[in-house]
Amino acid sequence: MTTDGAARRKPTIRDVAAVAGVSRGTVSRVINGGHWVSPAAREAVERAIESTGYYANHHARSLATGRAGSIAFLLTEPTQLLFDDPTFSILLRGAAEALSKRHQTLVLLLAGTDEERRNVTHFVGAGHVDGVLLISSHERDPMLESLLAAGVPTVACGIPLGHQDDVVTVSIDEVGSAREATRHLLAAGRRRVAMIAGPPDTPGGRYRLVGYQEELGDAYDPALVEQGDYSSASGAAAMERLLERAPDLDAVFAASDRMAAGAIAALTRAGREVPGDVAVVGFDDSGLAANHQPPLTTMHQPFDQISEQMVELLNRMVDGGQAASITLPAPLVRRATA
Amino acid sequence: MTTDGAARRKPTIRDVAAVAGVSRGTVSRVINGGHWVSPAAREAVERAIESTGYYANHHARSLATGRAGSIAFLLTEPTQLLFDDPTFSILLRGAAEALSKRHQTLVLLLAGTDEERRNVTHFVGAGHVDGVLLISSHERDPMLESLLAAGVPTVACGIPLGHQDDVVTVSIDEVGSAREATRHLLAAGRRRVAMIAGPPDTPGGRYRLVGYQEELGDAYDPALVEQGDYSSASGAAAMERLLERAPDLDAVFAASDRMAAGAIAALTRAGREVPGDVAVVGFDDSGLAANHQPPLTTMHQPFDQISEQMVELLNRMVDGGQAASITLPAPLVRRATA
DNA sequence: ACGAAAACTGTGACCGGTCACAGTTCTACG
DNA sequence: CGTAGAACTGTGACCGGTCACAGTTTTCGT
Repeated sequence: MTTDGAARRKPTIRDVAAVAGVSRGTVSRVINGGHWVSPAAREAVERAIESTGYYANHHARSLATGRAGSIAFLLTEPTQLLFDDPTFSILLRGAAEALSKRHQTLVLLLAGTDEERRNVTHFVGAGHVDGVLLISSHERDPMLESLLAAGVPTVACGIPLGHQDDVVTVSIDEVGSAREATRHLLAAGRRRVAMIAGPPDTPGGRYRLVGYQEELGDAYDPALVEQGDYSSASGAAAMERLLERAPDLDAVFAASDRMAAGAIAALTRAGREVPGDVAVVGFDDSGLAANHQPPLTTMHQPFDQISEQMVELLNRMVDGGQAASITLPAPLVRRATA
Repeated sequence: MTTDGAARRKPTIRDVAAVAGVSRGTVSRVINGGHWVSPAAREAVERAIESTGYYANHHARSLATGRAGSIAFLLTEPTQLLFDDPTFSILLRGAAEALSKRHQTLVLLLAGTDEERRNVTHFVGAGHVDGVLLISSHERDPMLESLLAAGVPTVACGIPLGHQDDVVTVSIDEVGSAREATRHLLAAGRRRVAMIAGPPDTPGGRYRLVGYQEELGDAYDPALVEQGDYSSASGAAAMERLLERAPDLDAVFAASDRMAAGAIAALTRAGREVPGDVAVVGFDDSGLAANHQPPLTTMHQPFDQISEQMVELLNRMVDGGQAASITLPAPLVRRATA
């Protein structure tokens, strides 16, 4: 298409201007929305862009505008988690798609080690990205603090404990959905509803437990609560402890699908039928739930919406607008286990 | 640290030069390796960088050098796969870490839809990244063809069928490791070794089957081969067909861990013990295998090495050097299923 | 002691855009 | 019909680096 012998360098805005017979200013205007350009000029420029195969140089543009045109997807957990938990991949994919629609690019940043954290701080602080989508869950994340200090537009996913009011967040209604899960089990006639909670230094670990307690009210029994770390193995272990302590339980609400899967395995091993003897509700609905045998009843995290909203909010902040945190509902998905 | 009242703009190389009492040329030299700079000047510059909090502007540098300093991680599969298959996440993480060590950034590009493919072609063709790590598996990938046509340095993961000789590749020894898996089963005394192969338009689907056949030699029996799409469900379905057709089988080699897991579920349902009645060997060792109940015997793909080598090769190509494809061994990992 | 090469340093042009501003043409109204 | 203002266009400066080159100093062999 552009090979007529010599190894030609890429066409610049000057080349386009020359071909179109206008000035580079006019070409620039056409590229950027085309306001205050005569129809004739616009058309000439568009044809010239087509014929030269012109494509604007990001770097030059960024240098002139001070805008990077890219967004960082920043993972502050030990990177192990990126693949242990499908949640991250889903979020990543959603963010990449949302950004792609806006013709922005997604830069993946890992901040698992101290060394990486330093690099990231530098990189982001130097303005190489316009903003940060922060995927972090643990309390008082040092990365978040330095981002905040540097004044980089940041949107977090899930309420970062210890920074509830400092940072714009897209999260689900943790308490509400935990109440709904619990309510569902009670409504189905279950009387001894146990919970396998997540780590208390994560929002899901804390607030899902709160919702569970709130919904149970006077019926709340601390003996029916165990804690895991979201992993399948920890769910199985928690379930075993629960069975030992409260063999009369007839339902379990787990703060993650993986823990729910582990719990079901433990229940099966203990000879309990699911959902006949014990009903199980998980949390996340991250692919695992639907494919599980039996299919897991769970609370659906609307990951597509979450990533879409994060990108939307972040862009608003980058453009200098105000943005308020968003809370999304996580509806119950009834499948086979409750 | 840099707040003494006014909202100061970021320090530039000129500021550093002024503080250090040298010219910007000297500062530039110090930043880029520091050759031909007097010790005194170097030290002054380093102190000035420290005191001003200077950090080079990527965009300006890229504009001047024509180098982007970033690499694309390009996924040409329907993005569904990104999270269905942990393989991708592992590769992604490895690549991000390897690049981070070299102070390069990883841009995630998705090319699942035609629209996205167009964007990506433009983006990459415009030189916004120095090279591409291509994660693709299906035959005659259109994305690969356009990358090749555009002359963008590209390293593929796994031999792209139809382009064996056109593109630099980092892959495992598919045939060799499939032979090893088969040999292991035979050595354990199994006589009727079945295979659940992958899609024939993927390298893993084709060559692992070849290795299996080669190792069996005259004992090869087409009735013992079924095909899946790497997913757990397809593995289970394939296993059921195999059991129906060849109830005397005593071992299965699956071309992915997920298919192996599905196969084990099907075997268990059919009342066969694993590995007592039927031994199972998977492929990938992508986290799932070790955590599976029972732990899966499988062929270990050295993902860390793969991503590291891909980055290494790509950098060599970007620097104008020659690079040859690399084949890595995938050793057997003995666990509980064979 | 002298000249040439080596080591170091500074300068201006350039990468490819954007933007403010000044200049030009066109419209419309008194 | 003159002119204010809107619509459009071109120009030069600038973003923050790098690089080639010219200029200066130092080193060193003879």
